Amino acid sequence: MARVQKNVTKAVTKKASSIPVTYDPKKIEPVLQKKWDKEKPFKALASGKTRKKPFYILSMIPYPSGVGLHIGHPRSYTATDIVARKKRMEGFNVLNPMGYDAFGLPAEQFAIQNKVHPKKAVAINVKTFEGQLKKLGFSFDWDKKINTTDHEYYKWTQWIFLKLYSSYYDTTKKKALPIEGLVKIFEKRGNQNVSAFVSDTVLGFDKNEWKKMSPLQKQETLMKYRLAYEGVAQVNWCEALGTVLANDEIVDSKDGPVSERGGYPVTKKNIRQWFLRITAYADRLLSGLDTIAWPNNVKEIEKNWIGKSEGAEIVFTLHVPGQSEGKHEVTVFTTRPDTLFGATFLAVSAELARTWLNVGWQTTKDVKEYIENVIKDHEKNDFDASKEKTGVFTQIFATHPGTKEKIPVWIANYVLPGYGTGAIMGVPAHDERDFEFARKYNLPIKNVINPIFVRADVKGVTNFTQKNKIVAFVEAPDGKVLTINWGPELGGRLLIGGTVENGEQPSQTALRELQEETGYCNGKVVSFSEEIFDYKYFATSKNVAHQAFTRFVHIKLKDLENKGDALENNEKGKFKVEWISKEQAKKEIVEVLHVYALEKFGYNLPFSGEGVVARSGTFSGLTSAQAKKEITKSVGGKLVTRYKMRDAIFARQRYWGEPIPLYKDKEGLIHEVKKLPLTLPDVASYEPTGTGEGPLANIASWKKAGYETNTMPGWAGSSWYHLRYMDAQNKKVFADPKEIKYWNQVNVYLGGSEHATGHLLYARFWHKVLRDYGLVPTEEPFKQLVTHGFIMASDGRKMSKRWGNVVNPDEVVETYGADTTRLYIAFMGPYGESIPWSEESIIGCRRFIERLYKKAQTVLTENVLKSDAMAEKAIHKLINKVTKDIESYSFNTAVAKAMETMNVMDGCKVSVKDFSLILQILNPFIPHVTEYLFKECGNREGIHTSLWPKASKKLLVDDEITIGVQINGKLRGTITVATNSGEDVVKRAALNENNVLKYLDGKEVIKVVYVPNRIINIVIKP
RNA sequence: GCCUGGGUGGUGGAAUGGUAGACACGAAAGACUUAAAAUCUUUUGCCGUUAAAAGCGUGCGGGUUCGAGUCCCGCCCUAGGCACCA
Repeated sequence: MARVQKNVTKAVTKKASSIPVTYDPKKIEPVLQKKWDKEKPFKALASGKTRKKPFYILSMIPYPSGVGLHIGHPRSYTATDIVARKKRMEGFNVLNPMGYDAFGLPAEQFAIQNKVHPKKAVAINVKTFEGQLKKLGFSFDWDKKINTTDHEYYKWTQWIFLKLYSSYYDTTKKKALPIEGLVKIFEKRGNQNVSAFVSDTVLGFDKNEWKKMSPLQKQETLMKYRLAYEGVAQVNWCEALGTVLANDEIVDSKDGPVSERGGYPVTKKNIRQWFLRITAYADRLLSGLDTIAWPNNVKEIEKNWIGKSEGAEIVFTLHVPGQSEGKHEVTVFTTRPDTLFGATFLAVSAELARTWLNVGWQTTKDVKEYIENVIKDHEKNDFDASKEKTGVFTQIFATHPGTKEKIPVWIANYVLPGYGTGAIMGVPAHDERDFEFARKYNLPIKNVINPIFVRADVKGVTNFTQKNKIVAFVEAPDGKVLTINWGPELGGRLLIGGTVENGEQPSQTALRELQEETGYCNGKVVSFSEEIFDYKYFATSKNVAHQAFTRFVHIKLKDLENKGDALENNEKGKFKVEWISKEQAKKEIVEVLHVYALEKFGYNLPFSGEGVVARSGTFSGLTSAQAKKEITKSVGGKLVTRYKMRDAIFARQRYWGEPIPLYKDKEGLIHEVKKLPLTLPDVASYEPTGTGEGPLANIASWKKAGYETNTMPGWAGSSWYHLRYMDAQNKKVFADPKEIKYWNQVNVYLGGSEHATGHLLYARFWHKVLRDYGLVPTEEPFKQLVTHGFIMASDGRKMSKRWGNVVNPDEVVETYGADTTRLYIAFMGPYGESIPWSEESIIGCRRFIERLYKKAQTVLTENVLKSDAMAEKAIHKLINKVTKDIESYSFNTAVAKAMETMNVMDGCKVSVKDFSLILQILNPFIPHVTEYLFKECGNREGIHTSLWPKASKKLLVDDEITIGVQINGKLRGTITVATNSGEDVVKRAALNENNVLKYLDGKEVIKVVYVPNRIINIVIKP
């Protein structure tokens, strides 16, 4: 640290200019920061006050924690600031806001630990945070500052919540509509065929039944439709924290799930909850991804999270012992209705089985115990996929809707309660899990899908030579597999294969080929495939396309004797007969047909791909795609789309959050709070009650008024803040429609990809609801998303108080200055990658600024009218490079180019005017020193309102260029030629290059490849 | 197991299929200095060599190409996400 302070230049002999001899950021930076604070040059103009185009750039809102900023925070703020400053200079009206999201657990915990009111704690933390941010000279529009815990802000969070509460989702119009409309429909015709989204089943009712309902019953019914609704659900309960946690607040540990914060154990518990019906928007959330410029991995994460799968629901009638057949039924969900005829059993979740106990199913104590045990596991969040599959037979049989055969119904631990219908059809031949289960309990395995083998090399071929073929899987007594190694050119390693000759049975062919090719004659056919597989491929050796009708044969050799003199002569030398282990065979055999034989006979693996349907009555011969539709239709099933995503729990049993603006009257009827905000009252204790109710339940007046005692979860306030920034001071609406229309959408959003399934998804959801009401003009809130990597500690670990390796930006600024800190953050590596902080490397950035400063002194003293040509070119190349690199968030290469330019300029004369261009170009990275020097250079205009320089195209081109000369692709020399020289000129020069001449001596030049301004490659005979 | 990224000097990292290692840190040598720091100059992938030349080199093995860090096939390692989702 002390190193830089000593690092002071004494040795400037003459007084160069009016600027101090030594670069001292402490003399420059605070002065400008104060000036910016006062003059507000970075204020975004309201829509009516400018004709400039809007540009809205946003960093994810920070959570002001008690420990303040660490060096990782400024990474994305530096990036936003670089872009914002450039865009401003390019003539855009830039919105670059900052605010604080301060509700939630950490602030509450901090308050409890430090015995201060969370409000005070937040105020203190915000102050610390803001001081730190301002020291780095970010060009935020501080007038737009928001704080999600401010009641002027959360008033609108509550307002949006009520919007959700008073809406349902119309599945035909595909949008949210007021719930009153639905009530009118119910009054007119009940809920039959109503196109309103529900998350679970609702009993049908007609208009009379609706009228007869009590107000409470009506309320309950409407709850099934509202976008914000109250329900009872199994949630993640953390006893130690006395609260419910969202899935993304839970992490896995070796002892099962624990809370992300504190690492306390998490179990399941049924509790009354508020939910948001985000599942209604699953499809729009999914399809919207195609319209936005987000990183692929984030889109992928959201796609997986939403988890769309298309399949069918098929009803099986049940025969429960002691009850009439067909009295009960069960619906299964499958994505593979084409495999229906391969279903040899049904399996249901323990949770579903338990409900059957209430409707007349009699079973043994053991089975009941089994059910309870599995459910207990599930409650512990134990869904481990590697766990052994278990199950019990229920004594119930189901009628297969296709074959009308009776198949057994099992309870199995691998059937999950929360997905699909909680019941599946077991198709062991085509599903690995069902297969494992069937083998364990000796359930039949029926193969109904045959793969289609078409090799890519016959794409488009229509004429095929047709043949009957076999592929034989031959096992030795010791389990080794017989293979023929044809060598790399003739197809590599294969099993035994051959052509069926006239009048031959396939098994005869197999035995004959075995003997012909290897001489073994003690083989015994164990089994063979009934179906004939159609295999199209291109036989390279014979240069024809084959269509092979193939059957698979499984042969076991009794012994390895009787190796006759046969026949290896036949194609002697072309191949080697080799016995290898199954494992090796699996590795080395690549031919699809042979791989299938190996998997089927050697490994007994189920085939889970699609193909041609077999043994399925009239559907045999259809492709999977066709059969899915046909089979579903024929058994009265319906095609459905399912999503993995669940409705979002929207309540915390906590104090420090937005109150939910609803109350219940004495009858239990829920009413909206008309006058918002419903402010958070003070409490004596923030400790959770531990019963599941929040601390607000301890306030008598709150309870008495019937207010909801849960508060909103941490992500509520951050789900719409991007809109509030557009018009942060507005007291009448959440933002003036004029402003929303003008700013339209966040152009670029910077933040971490870890928010993909949390904040980003919720914000998109809220935005879509507001869109349905015409309150925002766009379907998506964030047009482009740019994710950052983390700054790791220098030990390679994550920065954390725990490891004591946190770097505080204040200290870095103190030692090196804000400009150096920013420059190094930009320079250290690609923005998207995680990179360790290096206290060693930052000095290079400080040196660069010092050289720039010194150059300024020289430039001002010499005051030349025209720069050297070399310098001029370098400057325009810099303009070009930096302009492009900022657009693509490649800040590190932009800085590298600036350093390179500096190296060129050291030996050049530079005019004040050209030097000013450099200052403008570097202003986004190092705003303080460039603004200071820009003024010293005599520029009247302030640097941020100056126009972003344009590179002169003429100056980007060099007169001469060095190109490489290759001989047979290897570099043997370089030549310097005029830019854009013709091939003749370059060729002549290349052939005369000293070192090249040595290689050409007496050799014939076959051809010359010339890529203008790049390379010339001379191909000679070796 | 599945889906995304990523493997390049001592380190962080550059490289539209066209001279691999830009830029920076570090290291070494020299200049200045009584000395040190700072600054400036030079060198710095490995192996050679007085200096060259040649050879080797972008995780591993193949392939396509006049030419591959970059494209294709198959592995290995690593970071992140998902995972009994029928």
